[in-house]
Amino acid sequence: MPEGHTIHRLARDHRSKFAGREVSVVSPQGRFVAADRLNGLVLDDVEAFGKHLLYRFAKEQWVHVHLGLFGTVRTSSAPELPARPTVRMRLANDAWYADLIGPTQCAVIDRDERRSLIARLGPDPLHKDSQPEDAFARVAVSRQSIAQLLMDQRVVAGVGNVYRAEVLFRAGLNPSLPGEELAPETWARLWSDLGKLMRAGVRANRIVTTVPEHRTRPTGSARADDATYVYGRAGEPCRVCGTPVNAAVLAGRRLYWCRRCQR
DNA sequence: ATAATATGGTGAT
DNA sequence: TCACCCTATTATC
Repeated sequence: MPEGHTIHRLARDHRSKFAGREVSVVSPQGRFVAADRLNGLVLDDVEAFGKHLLYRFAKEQWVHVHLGLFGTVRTSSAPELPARPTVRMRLANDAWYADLIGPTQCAVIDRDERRSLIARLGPDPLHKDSQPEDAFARVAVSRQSIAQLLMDQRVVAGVGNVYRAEVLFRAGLNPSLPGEELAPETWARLWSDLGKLMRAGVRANRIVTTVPEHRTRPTGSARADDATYVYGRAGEPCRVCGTPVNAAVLAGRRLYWCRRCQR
């Protein structure tokens, strides 16, 4: 389930398990035709940019992977078990194998394609050297809502529907606030909170945005998942003020917020 | 068995 | 704003 933290975590894991040695590359599903010409090459490195994952092979060839909404990667230790028929790409060495299932994108790209891919993305809160001002430059001149801007990968790379809802809740911001009305300090706070939340997401390999004092639910509660404030909680009482959580579809995605905490 | 849903994105209208 | 692509899981009949 992929927002940027998933991809960065995957890059880190696969770098340590696969990079620097030969790797076998196959496509049980058959749809990743280029598997044949990569099979047996050394995998040099694995990188993440926003929600994009890049496996670098010899001769400046990269496998560009985007998981989309449904894509998953399953990494397991050897010995290999038979792949299910939907496995687009399997990477394997003596110790590990990884199955890529259901990605929207899995294709070999060259240096120029890699460069333009990265160029079209906004700064990524998970990259040390990224520039939040580049994102704010776009936000500050936009009449679109902050909720839409946060999901726009040209503005910020790696934020998805969960982090968007949660970071806006934590900031007490109304999702419909136009970007042009956002103060620079407010953006700075959003950016730093995103970095903090997403780094925690990489560490835990899941999204947790709540602080401990908001995690306890009444005993006997139907749901034990305390990891979010508003995401996926339409109609439930806000964990801070008790007001029922709102939900509405915005640009094709469901947005959740508390109308009292986020004025 | 079938439907509904999901943490994403593109391209046409 | 919609149609569409990708797949697994859970809920409902």
